[in-house]
Amino acid sequence: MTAVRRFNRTVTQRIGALDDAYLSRSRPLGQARLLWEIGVDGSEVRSLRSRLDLDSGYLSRLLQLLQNDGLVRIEANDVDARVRRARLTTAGLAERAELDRLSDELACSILEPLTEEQRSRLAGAMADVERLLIASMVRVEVSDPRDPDARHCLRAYFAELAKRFDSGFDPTRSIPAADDQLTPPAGVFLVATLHGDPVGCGALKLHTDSTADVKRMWVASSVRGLGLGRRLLGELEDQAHANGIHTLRLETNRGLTEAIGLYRTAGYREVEAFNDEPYAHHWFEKTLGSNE
Amino acid sequence: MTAVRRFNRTVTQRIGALDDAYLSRSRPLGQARLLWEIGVDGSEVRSLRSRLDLDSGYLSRLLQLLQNDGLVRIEANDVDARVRRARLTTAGLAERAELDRLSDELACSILEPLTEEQRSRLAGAMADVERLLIASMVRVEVSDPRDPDARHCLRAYFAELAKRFDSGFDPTRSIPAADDQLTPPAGVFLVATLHGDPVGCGALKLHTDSTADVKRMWVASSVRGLGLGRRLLGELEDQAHANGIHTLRLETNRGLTEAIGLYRTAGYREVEAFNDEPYAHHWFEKTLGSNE
DNA sequence: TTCGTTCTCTGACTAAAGTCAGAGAATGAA
DNA sequence: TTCATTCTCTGACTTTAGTCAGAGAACGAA
Repeated sequence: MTAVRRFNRTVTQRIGALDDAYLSRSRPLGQARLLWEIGVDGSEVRSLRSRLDLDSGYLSRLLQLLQNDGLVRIEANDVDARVRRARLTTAGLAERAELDRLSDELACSILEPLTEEQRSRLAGAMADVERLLIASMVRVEVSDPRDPDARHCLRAYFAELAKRFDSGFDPTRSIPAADDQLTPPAGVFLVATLHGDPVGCGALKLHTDSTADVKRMWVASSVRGLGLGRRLLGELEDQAHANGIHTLRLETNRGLTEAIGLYRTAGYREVEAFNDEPYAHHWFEKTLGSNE
Repeated sequence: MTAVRRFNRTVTQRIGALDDAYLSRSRPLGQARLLWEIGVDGSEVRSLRSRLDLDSGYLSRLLQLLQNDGLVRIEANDVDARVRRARLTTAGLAERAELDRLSDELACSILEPLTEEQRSRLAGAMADVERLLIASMVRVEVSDPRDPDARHCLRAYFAELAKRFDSGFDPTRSIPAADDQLTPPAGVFLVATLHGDPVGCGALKLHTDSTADVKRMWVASSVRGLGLGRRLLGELEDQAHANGIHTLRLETNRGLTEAIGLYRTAGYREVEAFNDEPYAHHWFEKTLGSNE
């Protein structure tokens, strides 16, 4: 905790201040950030609004300023004429490249006084901090399996299974878990999001005998290695416990090696097949402690 | 380099934004920062001005705002009536404690989604990043040994010797290195500063036979372990090389174990005593390569 | 076709941050 | 004692950031 606070102070001083100083040399910070965020391929205005969390009127005016300086072009969307897309002009791209250059210069000014060994240590520690901060930015929330984010996860989950099972995957042959069965009070569906984008899910199918099945565990490849699977599983266990469940069960395919490892280290023990899921090779069970 | 840039983006997003949001809940960021910076023991106004890099008029007004809210008291300095000192009132201290609390809350909100193991990894990586960023904030510059910062270093250096030598230290018995001998063209004096405060020094006494003595190597205890000694030594070698020096010599006391280790790993080899410095137990020499 | 919704833009603001010139008192060196 | 310098403060600004209400076009579902 103290480490976090000390870190915050040092880093905002060193990076924050300098970053701002560098980036805002030629134009106000808000405009510079916007210019950067539009990116090489352009962005839809509404996406800029949500990413930078700006008031729509304010954003509109900022874009006008950039337009007046000849850095940005606003074009209408072909499909939906309400949606606008901001694109950088040649001059805008040049200015963005300049921002990149300044940002590089800042990075250099930080690395320059350090020895080779210190630089590589710093790079490693920065990567660690970054990964863990990203992990802590992931939000896990109960959701309806019919919500768009949940749907996205389920599609990705099935696509993943089809790719990783030796035999491919046909949902109709598998034991079903319909939306209703994953919606309270019959079940629970969790969705993990990062910056508002869905990056993982997990579900419970509750039974009347104080047992429940863990289903639909999926983590997007972009956030693997951040411990999100373990976190989802833990939150499912909390949900199960809150619903009076004593025993969790799940089955899995031999192709999903990380998942199998996760279940084992999370206290699940392998048991005899308790159902006839055709795609399963391993069946696991965990008794929830009363202290959880 | 890429690691640094990616890190900057993630961290300013996560920490910077949240930090600001938390701190500025009750009052504008500028005031909150000032309140925090004044500190428990108060600060002189001019030091606040330089630390926060504020316009004097602006700072004056900010202080007035805090004064009107009864959080700050401005008192004159006894010695110099031009200088003012800002002190927190009881209410001010309470508000500062509240800022601390919010800062803690922020730290918690970052740690909360992580497992115990991830938390300790994050703490370790943050400490590393912080140490290395601090190391990179240290500035090393050629200075006159008569400058106040240099004088401060020299006093600290002699005090350190007196404490660490078995026999104590009496400068008059030691081989002298007068200010003139450490000032161009006769010599070089380097001072290292962090946030404007002197934290280390090192000097060269140049001879006419292409040799030079390394003298006055000192690093403040607050910044030990950041590689500053090595950096100072390296910069002295660069200075020596630029002055046409081929061989560097130095002597040191057996009590200064880290220094001895530094010299050895920096390529200095122990040689026979080349002078009769009464406090020395080890004599070292290094031939500067032409590629440096 | 209607009607609620989405998306962007305009007008009319406010608050915060920051700049610049200069005044006035205190100080220290000549 | 004079005079340049240091330190703080005041007045008069500008710029940046951000908010809020509402208008108007486009869209999608009924």
